[in-house]
Amino acid sequence: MAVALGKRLKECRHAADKSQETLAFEAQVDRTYISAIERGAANPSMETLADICHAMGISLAEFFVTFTEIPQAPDGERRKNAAKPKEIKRSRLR
Amino acid sequence: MAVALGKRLKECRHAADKSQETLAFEAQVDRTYISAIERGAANPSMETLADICHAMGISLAEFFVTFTEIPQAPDGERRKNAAKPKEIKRSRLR
DNA sequence: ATGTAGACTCCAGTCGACG
DNA sequence: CCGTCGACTGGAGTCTACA
Repeated sequence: MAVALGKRLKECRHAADKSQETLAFEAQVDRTYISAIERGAANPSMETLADICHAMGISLAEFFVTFTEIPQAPDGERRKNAAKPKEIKRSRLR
Repeated sequence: MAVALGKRLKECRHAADKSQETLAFEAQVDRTYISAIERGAANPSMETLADICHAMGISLAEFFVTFTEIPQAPDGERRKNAAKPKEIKRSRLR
Protein backbone atom coordinates (compact mmCIF):
# COMPACT_ATOMS: atom_id res chain seq x y z
CA MET A 1 0.00 0.00 0.00
CA ALA A 2 2.51 2.60 1.16
CA VAL A 3 4.82 0.92 -1.32
CA ALA A 4 2.42 1.37 -4.22
CA LEU A 5 2.03 4.98 -3.21
CA GLY A 6 5.80 5.43 -3.26
CA LYS A 7 6.12 3.93 -6.71
CA ARG A 8 3.35 6.15 -8.00
CA LEU A 9 5.03 9.21 -6.53
CA LYS A 10 8.38 8.43 -8.09
CA GLU A 11 6.58 7.94 -11.39
CA CYS A 12 4.79 11.29 -11.26
CA ARG A 13 7.91 13.06 -10.01
CA HIS A 14 9.91 11.80 -12.97
CA ALA A 15 7.07 12.76 -15.28
CA ALA A 16 7.43 16.29 -13.94
CA ASP A 17 11.20 16.02 -14.36
CA LYS A 18 12.11 17.02 -10.84
CA SER A 19 14.58 15.71 -8.30
CA GLN A 20 13.56 14.84 -4.76
CA GLU A 21 15.34 17.98 -3.65
CA THR A 22 13.44 20.29 -6.00
CA LEU A 23 10.10 18.66 -5.32
CA ALA A 24 10.68 18.88 -1.58
CA PHE A 25 11.47 22.56 -1.95
CA GLU A 26 8.34 23.34 -3.94
CA ALA A 27 6.04 21.18 -1.83
CA GLN A 28 7.43 22.70 1.37
CA VAL A 29 8.32 19.36 2.87
CA ASP A 30 11.62 17.90 3.93
CA ARG A 31 13.82 16.21 1.34
CA THR A 32 14.39 13.16 3.55
CA TYR A 33 10.67 12.72 3.94
CA ILE A 34 10.11 12.53 0.19
CA SER A 35 12.77 9.87 0.20
CA ALA A 36 10.94 7.99 2.94
CA ILE A 37 7.64 8.13 1.09
CA GLU A 38 9.09 6.80 -2.15
CA ARG A 39 10.59 3.90 -0.26
CA GLY A 40 7.23 3.14 1.36
CA ALA A 41 8.66 3.89 4.77
CA ALA A 42 6.29 6.77 5.45
CA ASN A 43 2.58 7.30 5.68
CA PRO A 44 1.84 10.88 4.62
CA SER A 45 -1.22 12.88 5.65
CA MET A 46 -3.72 14.26 3.14
CA GLU A 47 -2.53 17.81 3.55
CA THR A 48 1.04 16.81 2.83
CA LEU A 49 0.10 14.66 -0.11
CA ALA A 50 -2.06 17.42 -1.57
CA ASP A 51 0.85 19.84 -1.37
CA ILE A 52 3.10 17.36 -3.12
CA CYS A 53 0.55 16.80 -5.88
CA HIS A 54 0.23 20.53 -6.32
CA ALA A 55 4.00 20.84 -6.62
CA MET A 56 3.89 18.27 -9.41
CA GLY A 57 1.06 20.11 -11.09
CA ILE A 58 -1.47 17.29 -10.95
CA SER A 59 -4.77 16.77 -9.14
CA LEU A 60 -5.40 14.14 -6.51
CA ALA A 61 -7.75 12.37 -8.92
CA GLU A 62 -4.91 12.05 -11.40
CA PHE A 63 -2.55 10.78 -8.78
CA PHE A 64 -4.93 8.10 -7.56
CA VAL A 65 -6.13 7.06 -10.98
CA THR A 66 -3.95 3.96 -10.81
CA PHE A 67 -5.33 2.92 -7.42
CA THR A 68 -8.27 1.00 -8.76
CA GLU A 69 -8.17 -1.92 -6.39
CA ILE A 70 -9.72 -1.72 -2.98
CA PRO A 71 -7.04 -1.71 -0.30
CA GLN A 72 -6.93 -4.87 1.76
CA ALA A 73 -8.56 -5.05 5.11
CA PRO A 74 -6.63 -4.00 8.19
CA ASP A 75 -5.05 -7.41 8.51
CA GLY A 76 -1.45 -6.75 9.47
CA GLU A 77 -0.10 -4.65 12.26
CA ARG A 78 -1.84 -1.36 12.68
CA ARG A 79 -0.92 1.44 15.01
CA LYS A 80 -0.50 0.36 18.61
CA ASN A 81 -2.72 3.25 19.33
CA ALA A 82 -5.42 1.69 17.18
CA ALA A 83 -9.14 1.65 17.82
CA LYS A 84 -10.48 -1.24 19.88
CA PRO A 85 -13.99 -1.10 18.49
CA LYS A 86 -16.88 -2.42 20.52
CA GLU A 87 -19.61 -4.37 18.83
CA ILE A 88 -22.52 -2.21 17.90
CA LYS A 89 -25.89 -3.00 19.27
CA ARG A 90 -28.91 -2.07 17.25
CA SER A 91 -31.72 -1.85 19.74
CA ARG A 92 -34.09 -2.05 16.83
CA LEU A 93 -33.01 -4.15 13.94
CA ARG A 94 -33.97 -2.25 10.86
CA MET B 1 -9.58 21.15 1.19
CA ALA B 2 -10.17 19.18 4.36
CA VAL B 3 -13.73 20.43 4.05
CA ALA B 4 -14.16 19.05 0.55
CA LEU B 5 -12.76 15.77 1.77
CA GLY B 6 -15.30 15.71 4.59
CA LYS B 7 -18.20 16.38 2.25
CA ARG B 8 -17.05 13.62 -0.06
CA LEU B 9 -16.76 11.19 2.85
CA LYS B 10 -20.25 11.92 4.11
CA GLU B 11 -21.51 11.43 0.58
CA CYS B 12 -19.84 8.04 0.16
CA ARG B 13 -20.84 6.95 3.62
CA HIS B 14 -24.48 7.68 2.92
CA ALA B 15 -24.16 5.90 -0.41
CA ALA B 16 -23.03 2.85 1.55
CA ASP B 17 -25.93 3.41 3.95
CA LYS B 18 -23.86 3.36 7.10
CA SER B 19 -23.83 5.48 10.24
CA GLN B 20 -20.64 7.05 11.55
CA GLU B 21 -20.71 4.46 14.29
CA THR B 22 -20.89 1.49 11.94
CA LEU B 23 -18.31 2.89 9.56
CA ALA B 24 -15.95 3.63 12.42
CA PHE B 25 -16.36 0.07 13.63
CA GLU B 26 -15.62 -1.48 10.26
CA ALA B 27 -12.75 0.85 9.43
CA GLN B 28 -11.21 0.30 12.85
CA VAL B 29 -11.08 3.98 13.66
CA ASP B 30 -12.68 6.00 16.40
CA ARG B 31 -16.22 7.28 15.93
CA THR B 32 -15.28 10.80 17.05
CA TYR B 33 -12.53 10.90 14.48
CA ILE B 34 -14.91 10.12 11.62
CA SER B 35 -17.00 12.97 12.93
CA ALA B 36 -13.96 15.25 12.92
CA ILE B 37 -13.06 14.36 9.35
CA GLU B 38 -16.55 15.00 8.03
CA ARG B 39 -16.53 18.41 9.63
CA GLY B 40 -13.19 19.20 8.06
CA ALA B 41 -11.55 19.42 11.46
CA ALA B 42 -9.12 16.57 10.84
CA ASN B 43 -6.37 15.71 8.43
CA PRO B 44 -6.27 11.91 8.05
CA SER B 45 -3.24 9.91 6.97
CA MET B 46 -3.24 7.72 3.88
CA GLU B 47 -3.37 4.50 5.85
CA THR B 48 -6.41 5.67 7.76
CA LEU B 49 -8.15 6.95 4.66
CA ALA B 50 -7.46 3.70 2.81
CA ASP B 51 -9.04 1.72 5.64
CA ILE B 52 -12.10 3.94 5.56
CA CYS B 53 -12.45 3.56 1.80
CA HIS B 54 -12.17 -0.18 2.17
CA ALA B 55 -14.89 -0.16 4.80
CA MET B 56 -17.12 1.66 2.33
CA GLY B 57 -16.26 -0.83 -0.38
CA ILE B 58 -14.74 1.67 -2.81
CA SER B 59 -11.25 2.25 -4.17
CA LEU B 60 -9.18 5.36 -3.56
CA ALA B 61 -9.54 6.24 -7.25
CA GLU B 62 -13.31 6.24 -6.85
CA PHE B 63 -13.12 8.35 -3.74
CA PHE B 64 -10.91 10.99 -5.33
CA VAL B 65 -12.71 11.04 -8.65
CA THR B 66 -14.39 14.31 -7.69
CA PHE B 67 -11.09 15.97 -6.75
CA THR B 68 -10.30 17.21 -10.23
CA GLU B 69 -8.93 20.60 -9.30
CA ILE B 70 -5.35 21.03 -8.25
CA PRO B 71 -5.17 21.92 -4.56
CA GLN B 72 -4.07 25.47 -3.88
CA ALA B 73 -0.54 26.31 -2.95
CA PRO B 74 0.55 26.34 0.67
CA ASP B 75 -1.00 29.72 1.23
CA GLY B 76 -2.52 29.71 4.69
CA GLU B 77 -1.16 28.49 7.97
CA ARG B 78 0.70 25.26 7.70
CA ARG B 79 2.11 23.20 10.52
CA LYS B 80 4.35 25.15 12.84
CA ASN B 81 6.67 22.28 12.38
CA ALA B 82 6.79 23.00 8.67
CA ALA B 83 9.81 22.83 6.42
CA LYS B 84 11.91 25.96 6.09
CA PRO B 85 13.29 25.15 2.68
CA LYS B 86 16.58 26.59 1.56
CA GLU B 87 16.98 27.77 -1.98
CA ILE B 88 18.50 25.17 -4.21
CA LYS B 89 21.71 25.95 -5.94
CA ARG B 90 22.50 24.35 -9.25
CA SER B 91 26.23 24.52 -9.56
CA ARG B 92 25.79 23.91 -13.24
CA LEU B 93 22.70 25.33 -14.81
CA ARG B 94 21.42 22.65 -17.09
C1' DA C 1 21.33 13.21 -6.15
C1' DT C 2 19.44 9.64 -2.89
C1' DG C 3 19.18 6.36 1.45
C1' DT C 4 19.32 6.14 6.40
C1' DA C 5 19.53 7.25 11.30
C1' DG C 6 18.73 9.76 15.75
C1' DA C 7 16.79 13.45 18.30
C1' DC C 8 13.29 16.63 18.39
C1' DT C 9 8.38 19.09 18.08
C1' DC C 10 3.74 18.94 17.17
C1' DC C 11 -0.32 16.67 15.63
C1' DA C 12 -2.96 12.24 14.23
C1' DG C 13 -5.91 9.25 16.51
C1' DT C 14 -7.99 7.24 20.93
C1' DC C 15 -11.04 7.22 25.00
C1' DG C 16 -14.77 8.93 27.92
C1' DA C 17 -18.25 12.06 28.69
C1' DC C 18 -21.85 15.52 27.81
C1' DG C 19 -25.60 17.70 25.14
C1' DC D 1 -27.19 9.09 15.84
C1' DC D 2 -24.15 13.03 15.71
C1' DG D 3 -20.97 17.27 17.33
C1' DT D 4 -17.51 18.65 20.58
C1' DC D 5 -14.48 18.92 24.48
C1' DG D 6 -10.18 17.50 27.28
C1' DA D 7 -6.52 14.39 28.16
C1' DC D 8 -3.55 11.05 26.65
C1' DT D 9 -0.03 8.03 23.52
C1' DG D 10 2.45 7.33 19.61
C1' DG D 11 3.38 8.69 14.92
C1' DA D 12 3.95 12.58 11.27
C1' DG D 13 7.32 15.53 9.75
C1' DT D 14 11.82 18.27 10.58
C1' DC D 15 16.88 18.87 10.98
C1' DT D 16 21.63 17.49 10.91
C1' DA D 17 24.94 14.52 9.37
C1' DC D 18 27.24 10.58 7.00
C1' DA D 19 27.75 7.51 3.28
